[in-house]
Amino acid sequence: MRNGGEPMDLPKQYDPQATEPRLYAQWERNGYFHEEPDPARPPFIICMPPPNVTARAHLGHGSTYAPMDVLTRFHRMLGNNADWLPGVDHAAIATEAVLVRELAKSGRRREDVGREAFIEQAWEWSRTYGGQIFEQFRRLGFGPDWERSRFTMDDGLSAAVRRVFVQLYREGLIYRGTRLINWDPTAKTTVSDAELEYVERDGSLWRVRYPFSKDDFSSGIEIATTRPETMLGDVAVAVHPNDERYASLVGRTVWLPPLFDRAIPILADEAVDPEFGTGAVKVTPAHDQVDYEIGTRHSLPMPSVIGTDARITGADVGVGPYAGLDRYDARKRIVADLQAGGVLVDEQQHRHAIATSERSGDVVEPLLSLQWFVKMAPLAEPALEAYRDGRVRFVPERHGRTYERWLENIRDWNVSRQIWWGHRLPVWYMPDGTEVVAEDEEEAKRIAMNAYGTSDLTRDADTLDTWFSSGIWPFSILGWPRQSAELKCWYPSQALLTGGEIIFLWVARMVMLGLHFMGEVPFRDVVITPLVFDAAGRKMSKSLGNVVDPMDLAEKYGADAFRLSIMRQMRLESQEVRYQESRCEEARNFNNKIWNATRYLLALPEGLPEPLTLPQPQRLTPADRWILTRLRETVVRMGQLLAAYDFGNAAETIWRFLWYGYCDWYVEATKAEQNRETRAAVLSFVWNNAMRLLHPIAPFISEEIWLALPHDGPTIVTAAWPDALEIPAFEQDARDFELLMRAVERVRTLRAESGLHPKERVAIETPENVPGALAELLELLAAGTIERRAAEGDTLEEALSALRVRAPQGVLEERYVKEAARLRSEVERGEKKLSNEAFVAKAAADVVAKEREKLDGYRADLARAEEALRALREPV
RNA sequence: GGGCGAUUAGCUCAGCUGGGAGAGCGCCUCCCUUACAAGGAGGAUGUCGGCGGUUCGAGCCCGUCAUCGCCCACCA
Repeated sequence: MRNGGEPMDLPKQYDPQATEPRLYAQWERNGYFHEEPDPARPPFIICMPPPNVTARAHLGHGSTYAPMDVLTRFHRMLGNNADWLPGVDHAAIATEAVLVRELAKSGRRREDVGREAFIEQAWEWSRTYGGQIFEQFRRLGFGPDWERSRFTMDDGLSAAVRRVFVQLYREGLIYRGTRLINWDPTAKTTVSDAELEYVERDGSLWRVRYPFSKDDFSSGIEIATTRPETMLGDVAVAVHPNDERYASLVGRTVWLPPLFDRAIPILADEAVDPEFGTGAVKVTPAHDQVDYEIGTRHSLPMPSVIGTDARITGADVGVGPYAGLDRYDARKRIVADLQAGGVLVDEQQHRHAIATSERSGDVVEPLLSLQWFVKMAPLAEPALEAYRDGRVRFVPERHGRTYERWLENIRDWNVSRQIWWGHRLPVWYMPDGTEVVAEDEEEAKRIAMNAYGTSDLTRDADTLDTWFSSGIWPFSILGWPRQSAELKCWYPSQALLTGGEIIFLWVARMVMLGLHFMGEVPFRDVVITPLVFDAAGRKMSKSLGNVVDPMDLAEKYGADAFRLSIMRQMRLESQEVRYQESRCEEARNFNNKIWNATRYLLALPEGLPEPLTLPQPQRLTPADRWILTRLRETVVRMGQLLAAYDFGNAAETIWRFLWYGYCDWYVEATKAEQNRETRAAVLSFVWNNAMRLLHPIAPFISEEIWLALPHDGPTIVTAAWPDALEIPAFEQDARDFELLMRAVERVRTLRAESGLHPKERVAIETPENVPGALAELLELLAAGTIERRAAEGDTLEEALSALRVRAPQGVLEERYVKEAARLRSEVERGEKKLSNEAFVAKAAADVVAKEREKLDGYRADLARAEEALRALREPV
């Protein structure tokens, strides 16, 4: 037994700044986050979505990464083989952009320093600045298995990338070809379809007449376009085959403005929408997806007129005076020339969606290019099946349909990039251009020598899309292709948590590649976490000035407060969290509240017993029975909610239990004489359990308190999750205690309405059949003096509702009048309902019975209230 | 253009398979009661977005419109 009653050595206010870094350092030093594969225990594995090396912590990490930490901690406490595997993504385009910008400051381009030096700089930069986000994660209390941290450019992961590429190539699932791709003129590389972002912009829709005659521009076919500069590459005009307006024109030729020295055919194609514009469309196969398809169907030439520098190029076809002009300058110039030529019919304002590059924000230029592609259809089919038969499950479920629709309409994936930082394609070329694909140069040479008798090879300069390496993350980080123990025990993982915006970019690709290379889905549950907005529902952005930095919040309120605040705002079905800083303040107050409840406990004069020991059940008081019953409920509920990824309700549940249950009622009740004997044990037992329930969400304060109380083991991090079966429950006693709580509230209301000073006691006339223990609690909690009177009613509920409070007559009278009026309206409501024949006849029998019971109850209460009122008015 | 969410107290949100509208913050009153004023006790607050429908009964189901948001899309 500890010595109690000493002056409290804990400060009155909880200080997260002093506590959190200290505890985190201990946890990490003691390796509590580290785990080894153990086939004897159920695995619980989460692969951390690797943040970009360039990234800094933002509020979104609160809604996505904090839940991963919560789950990992929860499953570790459950005794599972739980591990959260962290890593960083090399973020090819983003990192390269940073470095190119750096070079530009001294007026240099990457070519000036050379590929090797540039890549060395990228490594240097990644080592220096990369992983800063992990320091921030530590400050937020996130506890992944740091010892297993990986980087997508690591040797091991790079080898896995090469293996995957080579195998897919040999299976015919990777090919090289000239296709229409998305060119990002700023980043100077291709980007995949999934990396496009469509932005609504105001633009113009020009109507232009393509004349039938080279000499007379007055008659022709009118087309509509938003991109006049691509006219230079037009090879046809298309109309819908059923469009009667143009039926007679199909097969004729028109002259191509603004050049007028080139004739192009009018043809019919289903892709044309007769409703839009003029119903006739210019066809530029080299610079538009639909046109490319039309061009392919009709075997049209596909001259490129815009180059990778976003300038007009005459490499394939004459472009007259426009050669070398920037695409937007060319547009202006061409529009002017069309007008001068008298073929510009009109210009209308037109709002439309423009494809931009997610990374650079630049308007993407569709152009023809020789690139590497992954053939997606054969990979998509198994991924669809895995979803449809439930091997992959989305939470919330509706996101699964997004995934499904994308896979159904999937297109081949352009994976080659023209940047330097990233995984270089394991592809070599012979002098004649023949490609050799191999895992390394030696193998490539061997293949070339055997097949062609030469080893004169040049390596492909391109690198792979960053998402190519991310796509194999769930098995590459476990050591694949090596058959490691980790791979055996920890693949597939149990849950993937991520934002909805990368379902295509990442989730679907992991499923496809996981199924293909491992024969099994990479994870069972895909939990899509909400986006975080400001309280007004606006996106957080620097320009709006509404960005909230989680580091500032941790500094101001503590990491626990930040975690609690964001968890409580997460709703299972919701796609957004409107973050309010006031919630963080509330959470800090909450932490302070439970901190002080701990101080109360530690200051009990009787001291605290051994950990987790409870008195014999028959000695437990009504308050003890109530709080234990509530604790058990809370344990069960927390387990269910966390297993269902319902973080909002989990946080809310433990919060309510601790504050509105334990602090507001139980702690107050322990100040009654009847609880002196058992309170130290029960308080300590409940608090120990409750801290373990709180720990996944608020790891620091729960540890600090747990350590301050009687406990087993060195840390709460590895302590066991509470077992509901070890907590005694007393349902009936708990219900009785709650009746008492309601009675206490009624008395308090009367007191308040009487204008009594809190220290002034009020007389409470209590029927004899209210048990003494409850009467004593009533006296304490309602600040009154019990005066016994004759028993009344058969049940505790009736006895308690027959309480009388002696207060100024005016107040009482007003109260009873009000109360009687309320009860009368309830009785009327019930009578009306029950006299409705339709209701009695058609409603379910139990509903009707319940209604009758309620009516009887209200009638009895009303009679009592009226009786009380009469007694009040007729002086004795 | 299509799909999906949301719309409940001033604010942020709960409301399980239809059966008497809830929480926190904010607001008002009282209280520095020996764990806590970052606290305690009490109180006020709603045509549950609009309109129709189904039902004995609708915040909940159906239809429709409106507003906001997310995702997708080859109307040039």
